[in-house]
Formats: sequence, C-alpha cells, structure tokens
Amino acid sequence: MSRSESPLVKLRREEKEVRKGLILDAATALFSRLPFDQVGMREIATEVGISPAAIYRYFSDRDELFVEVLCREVESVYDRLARVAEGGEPMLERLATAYVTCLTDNRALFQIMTYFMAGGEIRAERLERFNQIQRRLLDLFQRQFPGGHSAARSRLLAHALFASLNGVLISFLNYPGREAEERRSHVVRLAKAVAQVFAQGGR
Amino acid sequence: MSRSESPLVKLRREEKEVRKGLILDAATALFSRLPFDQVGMREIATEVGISPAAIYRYFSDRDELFVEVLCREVESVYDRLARVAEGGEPMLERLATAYVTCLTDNRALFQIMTYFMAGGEIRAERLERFNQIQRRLLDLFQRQFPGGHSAARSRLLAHALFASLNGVLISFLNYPGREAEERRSHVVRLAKAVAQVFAQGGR
Amino acid sequence: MSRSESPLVKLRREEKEVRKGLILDAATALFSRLPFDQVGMREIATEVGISPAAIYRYFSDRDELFVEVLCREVESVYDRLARVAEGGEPMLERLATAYVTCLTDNRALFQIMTYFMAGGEIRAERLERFNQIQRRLLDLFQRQFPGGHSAARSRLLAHALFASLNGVLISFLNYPGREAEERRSHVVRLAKAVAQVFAQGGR
Amino acid sequence: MSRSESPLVKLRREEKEVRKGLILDAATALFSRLPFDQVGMREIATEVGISPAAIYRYFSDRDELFVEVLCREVESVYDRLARVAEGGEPMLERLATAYVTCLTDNRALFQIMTYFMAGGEIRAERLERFNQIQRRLLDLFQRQFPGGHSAARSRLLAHALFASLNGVLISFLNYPGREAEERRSHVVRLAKAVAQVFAQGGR
DNA sequence: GATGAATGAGTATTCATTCAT
DNA sequence: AATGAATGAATACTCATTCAT
Repeated sequence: MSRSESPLVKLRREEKEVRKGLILDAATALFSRLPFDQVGMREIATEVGISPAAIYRYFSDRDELFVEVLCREVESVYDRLARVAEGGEPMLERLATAYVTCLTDNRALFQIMTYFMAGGEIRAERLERFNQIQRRLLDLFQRQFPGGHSAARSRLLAHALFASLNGVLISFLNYPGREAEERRSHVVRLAKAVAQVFAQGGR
Repeated sequence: MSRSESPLVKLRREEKEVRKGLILDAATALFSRLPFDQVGMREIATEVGISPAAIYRYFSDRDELFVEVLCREVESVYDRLARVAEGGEPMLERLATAYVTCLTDNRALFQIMTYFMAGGEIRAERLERFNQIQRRLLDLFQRQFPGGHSAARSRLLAHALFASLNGVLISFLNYPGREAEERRSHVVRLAKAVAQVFAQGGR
Repeated sequence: MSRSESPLVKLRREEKEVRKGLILDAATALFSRLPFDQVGMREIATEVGISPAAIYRYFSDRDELFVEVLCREVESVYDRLARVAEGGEPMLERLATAYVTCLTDNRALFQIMTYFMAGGEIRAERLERFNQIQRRLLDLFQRQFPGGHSAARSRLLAHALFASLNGVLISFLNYPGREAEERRSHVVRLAKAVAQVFAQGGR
Repeated sequence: MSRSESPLVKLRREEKEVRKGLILDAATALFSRLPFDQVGMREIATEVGISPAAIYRYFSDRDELFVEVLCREVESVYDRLARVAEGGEPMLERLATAYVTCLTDNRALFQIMTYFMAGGEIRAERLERFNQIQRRLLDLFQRQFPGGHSAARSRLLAHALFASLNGVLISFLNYPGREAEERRSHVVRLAKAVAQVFAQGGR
C-alpha cells in the first residue's frame, strides 16, 4: 500500500463504495420483501436500476454479494446489541429481546443467515469474514456469563444461548396458522423465557 | 364415505400405501446421502426404479412428498423420545441428547426440517399434518416441566426448549472449520448444556 | 445384455434413434447455412421444432451432439470414398477430388471438423469415436501407397496426403475476394495437383 | 496526403505506433500462453497495463487487432523463410521444416491463423492486408518450382504446398492421445515428407 | 398403473463495445 | 489520451411438471 492516496483515487474509491452500498441496499430490500429464492441477480439489478452485468463489477459472485449483505446486517445487529449491553439489568433478557427483535424486523438478515447456516459446509467456506463478526457476537454474549464460570463454560453457554435464540426464530417466526404480529410476540416471549432460563440456570 | 370398504378396494389401497412407502424410503435415503439441492424428482425416481412421472400418482407435488418424509421421520423421532421419556433422570438432559442425536444421525430429517422452517410462510402452509406431530412432540417436552407451573408456562418452556435444540443443530451442525465428529460432539455438549439450564432455570 | 429384446422396446429404441437423427439433421442443415458460432442449442431446437430442453434427452452435451454430427458426416464421406476406391485409375486423384468435393459441398462437416481440429487438446478428448472413423479413412488412403513402401512409410504418406487435403480446404475454401464457384474449382484443382504430386513423388 | 509531415505530427504518429506495438506484443504473448478463447480484450488490456477501452484508440475492432497480430507474426515468418531460401539444397525440405517449426513454436500465430481460416468468409474479408503478405510467402514458395513449369503451374504448386503444410499443422498439431513433443516431431516428419513428395512429384 | 416425451420458465455469468468525464 | 462505468445480447443447461399412449 502506498502511504498516501491521491485524493482523486480516494474519491473514486469512495464513490464505488457508495454504489456497492446501493446494490447491497437493494438486495437487502428485496430479501425483506420476497422469499429467498425469488431474489436473483436480475431482480436485484432491476431494483437498483442497473443491468445485471453491472453487479459483477462490484461482486465477483452471487454468493459474495450475499455474504456482504449478511456481514453488513449482522454488523448492525452487533452494534445495536453492543449498545444494549451498556444498559442495566436484566441484561440477558434485554440482549435476547434485542437480538430476536432485530432479526424479526430484518427479514433480509434472517433469510440470508438461514440460507448460509442451512447450506451446509459448501456454502460455509465463504463465510470467513462473517465468522469473525459472529465471534464478536458470541464474545458479547459470553461476557454476560462471568460469575464463577471457567472461560470454557461461559463460552459454551454463550454458544448455547446464541443457538437457542436462532432456534426460536427459525422454529417459530414462520409458524403457520397465526398472524404475523402474533408470531412476532410469541418469538419475543420465547426469547425472554430462554434468557430467563439461562440467567437462572446458567450458573 | 361408504361405511365399509370392499376387501378388494382395501387391498388396492394398501398396495398403494406400500408403494408410497417405497418412494418415501428412497427419498429419505437420498437425503441422508446428498445435499438437499441434489435430491430431485429424477434422483428419487431412479432410486426407486420407477419413472419420475409415476411419483405423481402418489404425491401431487414435490413438497407434498417432502412433507411426508418429514412426518414419517419426525414420527420415528417421537417414538424414540417417548421411549426415552419412560426412563429415569436426568430427564431433560436425556431427552435433549436423544433429540439432537436423532437429528444428527438422520440427515434426511434435519435437511427437510430446515428446508421447511427456513422456507417462510409459503412452505409452512403445507405443514398442517406435520404440525400435529410436532405438537405431540411439544407435549412430550411439556410434561417434563410439571412443577408448580401453569399450563401456559410449561407450554412456553416446552416451546423454548424445542426451539433451542433446533437452534443448536442449525447453528452448529455445519459450523465450518471443524471435523464432522468434532461438530457432532459439540452439538451434543450444547444440547446437554441447554437441557441443564432448562432443568435448573425453568422453574 | 439380454440375448433378445422385446419388440416393443426395440421399436421405442428405434423411434428414439429416428428422433435423434432428426436433431442431427437439423444441426447439419444449420451448419451448412450459418457460421459455426451462430449455431446454438436454441437454433437447432427451433429448426427441429422442439424445445431446447428436449435436445438434452438425446445428447448429454452440446459437444456430444456436435461430435455425433461429425461422426455421421465423416462416415458418409468414408462410404463415398470407399466406393470411389473401387473404381479405376488415377486412384489418388479420384480419391482426393472426391474428398474435397464432399467437404466443399458439406459445409457442416467442414465447419465442425475445423472446430474440433482447431479446438486444441481439450476438445480433442471427446473425439475418441471420431478418431476410429478417421483411422479407417487413413487406412483407405494408405492402401493407395502400396508399392515397395514399408508400412510405416505408407502410413506417413497417408497422413501427409490426408493432412494436405485438409489444408487445401482450410486454406482456400474461404479465400477472400473470389466467387464461391471460383474458390470451389480452385480447391479441386489444388486437390488434384496434390494427388498427382503424391502419385509421382510418393514412391 | 501532405507531401511532408511536420516533425511533431511524425513524432506523435511514431509514439502511437509504439504503443500499438506494445498492445500487439501483449496479445501475442497471451496467445502463446493461453487457448484462443481465453484471450479477450480484458486480458490483453491487463497484460499491457491499460484499460480495455484504451485499446479501441488503436484498433477499431477486436478482429482488427487480431489481424495485425497475424500480419506481424506472419511477416516475421516470411523473413525467416526468406533467409532460409538463401541457403542450399534440399530447398523445399528446408523451407517446409522451417515453416512448420515457426508455426509450431509460435502458438500465437498458429491460433490466430486457424481462427481466421476457419472463420469463413465473414472473417476472411478483413484479411486484405494479410493476403498481401501471404502472397509474398507464396511467391517465395513459387520460386522453388522453376523448372520447365509455366507460371500458372508453379503458382498452383506453391499454393498446394503452402496449403499442405497448413494442413499438416492443423490436422496433427493437436492430435489427441500423444505427448506434445511427439506431436511436434510427427508434424515435422510429415512436413518433410510433403516437401520430398513435392520435390519429386512437382515437376 | 406407468412411462417416454416434451416443455416453459428460469438462472448466473461473460464479453466486446460505447461513452461521459 | 485514457478510463471507469455500464450494458445488451447471448448461452448452455436444469427441473418440476404434464400428458398422450
């Protein structure tokens, strides 16, 4: 890397970053609106107002684009949780609620996360960057299990809590036969229950 | 409905049921062997030794076939858990371990379950029959939270536990960068932790 | 292999063979009419009056289809040459003329042959069946160099003659700035010259 | 045309010529390294270190660029052959060997030549400048058939020899199932055979 | 009851080329 | 003189599903 960058180059790079962002925005918007497998390159391109081919200037791959959506969104979730973690008790419950609320309101994130998690090892290989963020998320959870736990134990509990909340979302966010609002509140109720259980039982 | 059924009709119905079972067997076998998106109608047909078109005599839809695989497998899981529930303490832990072990060893079930859960409302609408079985499963879990709980409370905990175990599977069964065996044992460890936490905290 | 085949199965197989032939015919016709890279699966399908997808019931691949066109056409060339080889002197000249005439009148064959020859090793791997036919063609040529030659020598001459005729076609069949008819007759004239040279010099 | 050219204009023209040369160099290098259809404008541009769009300042077309590569390379072949033609006997054999050796070692030239020759009339129309060089090459060959031949006869033989050598290259340079070195030596052997045959029979 | 045949709709990706800056 | 951005057009292939026989 050159020590300084010509302002012009920098400008262009930033502009490119902006356009990249627009594509990610479009994809995110679509994921919030449509089921996963109806979001193709064509749809995304149309949403941004460019041609499908243009997307490939910014992402080498469909999966690369998806991963970046995933990372961006999960990062925003992390930020939100980090702020929540600065507040008061009952910490676990507040974190859990915040987490599932984020995912509930952010269908894009929920869908993509599920896609990659369910996708098996193949897909998983491209997730390196995502894994880092996920680890920070796990760290955040882990810090809520300090007590007399060993590091290993608190890590385990963090994993378990994180997984449990994902499970709540996956198992009940689309639970059929109820209204969306009903499902939403059930998910939150479950998340709270999980949090309480971990708060009491995770000692 | 005619009050009684002619033996001949009955026979034919049973034969049909048998053939249906063979198709379901084939699909299940394939799902255990291959990643989800490599299991198509053609593959299933080939595995049974019939033509793809013939499958449509027994199932109106690909999804209907999948749902039946799901039901059948989940039923077998139910049976297993029911037997486990007759054993001794620590009940929750033993149930949890049994549940994740089943799903870990039964990739077919795991894959299809994920498919439908992640598939959103559209897919979920076809799951009516599955939901009944799932309810019985939830009942089973619920009975483990008897104490001084209200029915609503124990139901909630059952939901929460069930969801948590699903989450453990989905979040960590394909976790990248580890060996299959390692992942498997991590999943069991997490399931146990979850069970313990629910046992202590779910009161 | 079962010793006998049910007539019904045989019939179906033959019908399939016929349909396969129709596709090959269509492709051949297109190659005679259009430059190579304008002959795609879509065009072929349209020409036969079926959908592109249907082609894949008969050929697993675009290249497989092309190879079969190649084989079929080259086989017909072989038959023609074999008949010519039964006639009288001047043998080499008559064979050469027949060969280039065939290829000149059969643009399909000429184009595909060039495609595979120029395509490098990659393409060449799929040509096993074609190579057998080509070898028979070379045998035919070889038999015209009997004299006092060693087998190796006459094989070499056969290769050389065969290659030379191909070269005449490739180098002058599209030679620009002349009329088609003019080019055609120039090619024949050259083929004759080559044949004569080989007849006199190849001793 | 102005009778004289301002030095400045001349300079600029020369600079342009130089840059053009760099592009041709890059393309040539790539063709020597990669199969034909992996050499695109982007690759060439990258190799030179400019943008694809910039190439269009120097060449109106991809084909124009290719033609110029072709011309330049064939010119160098001509020079080499011209020097060979100054040597002693057996002339035809030495020329033939030199020709196929050049083409064998210069994959760029071989690939592009094949591309244009196989491309049909469409492509051929753009080859006017190439044809002039080719004619000089043919002249060179023609001078080796002096004897008692009419001009027309020796021209014909020159065409035939030239075409035959091309045919040897195209027919056997990629012949499958042998090692590169084996193919190379077979090509040379055939070229020699062709030359001998023409030397004896072309009288 | 079964099947061979056929298909329509769908998808990601590539590339030479253009143009405003 | 150069380029970053953008694109239109193209393409092979897949798959669940239908239907006449």
